[in-house]
Formats: sequence, structure tokens, C-alpha cells
Amino acid sequence: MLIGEYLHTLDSKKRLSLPAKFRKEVGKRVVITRGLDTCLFMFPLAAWKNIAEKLQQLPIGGADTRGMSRFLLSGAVETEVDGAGRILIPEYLKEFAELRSRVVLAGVSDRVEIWNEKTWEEYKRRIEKGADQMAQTLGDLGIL
Amino acid sequence: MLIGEYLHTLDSKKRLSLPAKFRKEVGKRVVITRGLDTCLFMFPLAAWKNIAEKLQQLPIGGADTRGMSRFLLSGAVETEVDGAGRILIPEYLKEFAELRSRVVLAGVSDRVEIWNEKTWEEYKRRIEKGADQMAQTLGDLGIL
DNA sequence: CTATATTAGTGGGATGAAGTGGGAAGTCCC
DNA sequence: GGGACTTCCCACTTCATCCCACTAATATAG
Repeated sequence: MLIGEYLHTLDSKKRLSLPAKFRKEVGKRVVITRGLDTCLFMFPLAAWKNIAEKLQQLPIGGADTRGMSRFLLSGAVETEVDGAGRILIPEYLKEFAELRSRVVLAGVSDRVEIWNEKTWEEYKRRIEKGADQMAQTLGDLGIL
Repeated sequence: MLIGEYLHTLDSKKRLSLPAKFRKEVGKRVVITRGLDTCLFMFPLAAWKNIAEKLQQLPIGGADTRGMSRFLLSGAVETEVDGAGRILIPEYLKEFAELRSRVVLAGVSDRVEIWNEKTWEEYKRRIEKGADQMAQTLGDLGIL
């Protein structure tokens, strides 16, 4: 279970060290891809395989499903975690998520999300403001 | 699994180098053909055979399936990957996809798509705008 | 509580491969 | 034979990867 929020630095060589607490769980090989709300998704290889399989089965005919395949599949890279526990963020993903030097890694159960620090802070603020609404929804769904 | 996005140059001799990460998977012989949304599709030979077979089994009756078969089959060329990992793009395909010097190669599971850089950027922007809708669909399909 | 050892996060240099461009040799056509 | 085009090969440049080093934080031992 990947949880917690960590602030790390993306260095000049586009390397980003994973929080030590994530390393055992994500293993040696991970897949990074475009995420929702201007962040990146990082999956352990096993979790990714599930998703990729489902995406492969989408028909190429529909313009919307084609777009989704392209968004997630062509956005993905498989990377090795290096000896120091770091991963490499390709230029186009760095750009997509507007990553600067300070980067937030957030564990979300089976994936890790990678955010620009400021975008993350703003997103959190928005969520907090909508907390009442959210609580209502959670209640309706019988979660809390 | 072909994934990732790469920006390469199509040189004056119409040569285009494949990303190193694709080379093992696509092998020595590939098929390039017209793709959807003004790009080219490139398939490893094995994957192409699958597709060609399926296309041949389509009923000849439907005007749309007939058109699709013609579109894909008639546009196809088989090419060798040269010693430096490059392929040659025939003039008519280059024209079809409006390829200039800067070209994007995008891996989409079993195929590689070849795009004009600008067309690709615009396409991505369109997709991102519809991201909320996409998230909804992905959820409904049980993918994320 | 202090001292030492270990782990985590970050930075930089060196090596090798990937991407790219151009010339030489070969081929086809006029 | 001359010209244009293709194919093969080599060379340059840049960037990714590997390796090591430094610092700070945490853990362990006395």
C-alpha cells in the first residue's frame, strides 16, 4: 500500500529519488505515464500490465478510445530504479506535468502520483474547500 | 510493449531513426502504412500479419469496412531497418502525414505512430481538454 | 546521552551509446 | 558516359547511464 506525501528534488539530469518507503513496494521496474489533473502516474510493473492489457483491448475505431490509448500508452515509459533509488523522468513528461525542481510524490494505494509542488498545493486547497461536498458524497456512497 | 514518445528528425534522405527502446521489439522488418488522424502506423512484421489477416476476413459488403481495408492495405510498404536503426519513409507517406523535419514517434502497444510534431502537439492538446470526460470513461471501463 | 554506524537524498564527473549528418560506392535511367 | 538517386559506411556530437562522493538524518551501541 503506497501512502504518504514526500517533497523531493528533480535534479538537472531529470533524476528523481523515490521515497525510501516506496522502494520495496514498487520494485526495480516501474512505468510512468501521463496522469489526470496535470500530474504523472507511476505504477509498479505488475499494476501497469493490468492497465495496458485493458487498454490494448479498446477498439481502434472509436475516436475517443483511440485518444485514450494514445494518451496513456504513448505517454508511458518503463524505467529502472537505479542503484540510488532514483528514476528518470523523460523530457516530455516533465513538460506535461510542468515539473520544476521541487516535486511532490504522493502515494495513492496502487500508484504514486508525481506533482509540481505548487500545483499540488493548489489542488489540495481546492479539495479542502470542497470537503463538505466530498464528505456528503462519501456518505452517500457509504464509505464514511 | 511499444510505449513512449520520442522526437526525432527525418533527414534530407528521408531516413528516420527508431528510438533505441523500440528496436529490439520491432525487429528487422516493419510495415508502414497510412494511419488515422493524419499520422502513419508502423507495425512489426508479425503484428502486421495479424491485422492484414483480419482485414481480409471483413465482409466485402460494407462500404465502410471496404474503405478501411483499402486505406490500410493499399498504403502499406514493407521496409528494412538499416544498420543504424533507421527506416526509410516513402515520399507518398511522408506527404500523407505531412511530415517535415521534426517528427514524433509514439509507441501505442503493438504499433508505432509517426506524426508531424505540430500535428501531434495539437492532437495532445485536444485530448487533454477532454481529460475529465476521459477519466470518467476510464473509470466506467474499470481501467483506472 | 553521546559516539559511531547506517541509510537516505542529492550532486557531479567519466564513459559509452544513441541520434544525426555527410561522403563514397553502387545502381538505374536517360 | 553522365547525372540522379539509393545504399552503405564512417564520424561527430550530445546526452543518458554508471559510478563515486558528500551531507544530513536516522538508527544502533556503549
